[in-house]
Amino acid sequence: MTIKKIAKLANVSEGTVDRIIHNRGQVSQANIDKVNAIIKEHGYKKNIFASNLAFNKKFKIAVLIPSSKIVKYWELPLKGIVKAAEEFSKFGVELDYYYYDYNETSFVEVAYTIFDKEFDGLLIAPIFYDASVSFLNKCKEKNLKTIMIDSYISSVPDLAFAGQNAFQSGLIAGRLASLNLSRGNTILIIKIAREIEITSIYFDRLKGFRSFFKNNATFSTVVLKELSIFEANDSILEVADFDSVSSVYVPNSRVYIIAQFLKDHNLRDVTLVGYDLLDKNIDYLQDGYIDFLINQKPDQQGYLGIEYLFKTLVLKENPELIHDVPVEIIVKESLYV
Amino acid sequence: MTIKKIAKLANVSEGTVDRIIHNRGQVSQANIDKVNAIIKEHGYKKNIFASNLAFNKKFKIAVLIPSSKIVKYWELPLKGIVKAAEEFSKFGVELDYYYYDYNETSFVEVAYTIFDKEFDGLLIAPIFYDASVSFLNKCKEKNLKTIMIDSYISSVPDLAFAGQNAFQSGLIAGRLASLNLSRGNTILIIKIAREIEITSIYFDRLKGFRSFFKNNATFSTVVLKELSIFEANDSILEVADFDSVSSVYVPNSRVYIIAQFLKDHNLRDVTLVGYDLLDKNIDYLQDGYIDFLINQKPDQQGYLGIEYLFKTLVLKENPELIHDVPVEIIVKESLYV
DNA sequence: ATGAAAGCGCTAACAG
DNA sequence: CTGTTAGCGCTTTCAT
Repeated sequence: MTIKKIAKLANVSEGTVDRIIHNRGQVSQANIDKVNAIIKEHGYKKNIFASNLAFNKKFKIAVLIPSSKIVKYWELPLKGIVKAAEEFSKFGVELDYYYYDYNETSFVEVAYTIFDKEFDGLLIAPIFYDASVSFLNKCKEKNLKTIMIDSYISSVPDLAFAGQNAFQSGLIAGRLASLNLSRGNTILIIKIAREIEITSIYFDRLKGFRSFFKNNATFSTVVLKELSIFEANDSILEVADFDSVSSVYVPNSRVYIIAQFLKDHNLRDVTLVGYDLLDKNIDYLQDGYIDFLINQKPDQQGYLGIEYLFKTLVLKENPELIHDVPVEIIVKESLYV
Repeated sequence: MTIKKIAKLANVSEGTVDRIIHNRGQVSQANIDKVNAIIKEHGYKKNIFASNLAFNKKFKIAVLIPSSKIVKYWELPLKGIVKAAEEFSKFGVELDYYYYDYNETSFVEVAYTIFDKEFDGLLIAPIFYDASVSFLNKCKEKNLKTIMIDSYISSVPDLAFAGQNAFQSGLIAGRLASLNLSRGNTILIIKIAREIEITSIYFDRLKGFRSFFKNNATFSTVVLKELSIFEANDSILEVADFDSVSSVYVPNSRVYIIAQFLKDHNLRDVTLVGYDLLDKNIDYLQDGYIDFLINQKPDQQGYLGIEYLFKTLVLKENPELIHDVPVEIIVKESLYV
């Protein structure tokens, strides 16, 4: 079924059919009914090759993420974004990259320069809650198709998201941390703060972790001890006697700091659970000082984000809004190639 | 850069440029050189919208996999295949499904009916080695673009594959089985045979599993005991004293049979590692009788297979031949939604 | 060996 | 309100 055939069947022109299909108005109700009836009967699926050829337009997407110069992690989402960019470039998709430093001022500054250029889509990592909410609302007004990655902001309705369920990752981390309890009944949670962490990710991870132990009668004797530090130091030893510590959970990617600490103190038997496949973390995983890494699949998040925008802009589809990336458990053997 | 522009620059017709770009011959060397020089200087990327619109052709793909009526596992790859089919249907991709029973005769019978119809691509699960090799060679002669999923056959050159590295999954299973050694130093490998298993998958998994323990000095005292059965029975108890058994490894999806056995014998503390997210396995994972399931991501295998054929046939790309699906470790909490 | 031209199905602009 | 038409860039056929 093509527009031409429908036009012939309905005894109207192609233009009229086009107006009806795209709700451009300026058509009589009689014709609308006639054409819709025909479409209902024979079906119609727009030919995207013809459509895009005639449309003859580039689709411009802005990418707004933290600079990887400051936080190396952001190399990883970028990898997936670049891969998607290559893949979809043949469909007329073009990306412009905007990097902000790891602070709110820089975020705001960089974010609003995006409005100078005409973009069709936006992929954003909304690390800073308040600034992101007001910016995202402006994007919505401007009708910019948007997807968030990494951090999920639920207060702006109908926004797409690609990322990991932080609460679930905490639950799973709880399970992994529980596997060594024969060594002792204390589990240490060490939060290594960089500066103010605004996103709710860490909060949700901890909530999930605590929830695991709260909801498992088997682990009622487990003692969870929490600690916030800026870098590894002997305050860790003050909080807990490592003779009874079975596992340590670090709810972010700076777990390598604790790995080094365990190495320095010759604490090989302690199970260490953390996040993200940074080079340093991988090294300690190989060494055996880190036992489990939870992978957020940041590259996949980036890829899914661009793919979502591609489907929305180019294919004119209405893809699902939430793209959950699985909580991938990585052990040393997962690195085997 | 378009063909028209190149033609103008080279002072030849569009037809000539087209012949050169597609190596259709019938052009003078002089023109070939002239056009290639221009392309080299200005670059040229074919517009796939225009190309496919003009080409105006459906791409037919045959899907040849085991019937899920006999082995339920095959519902899972099918899910990914169907999803891909929906997604790529708007690009003119059409699938026909061919199911064979879980035996070589049926495979051969069904396989060769594919040659009656004209297909552009084939997605195949080559469970039966010998029959598959000769069939795949015939496909190659017919220049049918082909991808295997599930089982990898390396003896037919240049064939694409989407699936999991079985050796690595064995390695990882070894790691998981090693986590409970405080309970005892015996690990049981239980192979539950259906009938003759022709593929090398199980063999490679076991090789990986053994390799894990062989190459880790830490585990030199571990005793691996192997057992082949058709269904759960007390021969299992004869082989190993469960007081010293820490873990059981079942290198396929029939691990639910052992889970039931452990449940019947009240052996909750034994770590059980197996494969695939079958409903029954998921139930025992929830129950705690299965501790780890390795997910082959069969749906992703199916999806990747069709995506590969799409890229090859429709986009005329040359995608990578090997699509490794990650070895996903599933614990109870991975099921949280 | 080469050129010319008719589509592929849709979009958008223009004429009425 | 409705119809007509010129492309979009490429493929393919026909004529030379």
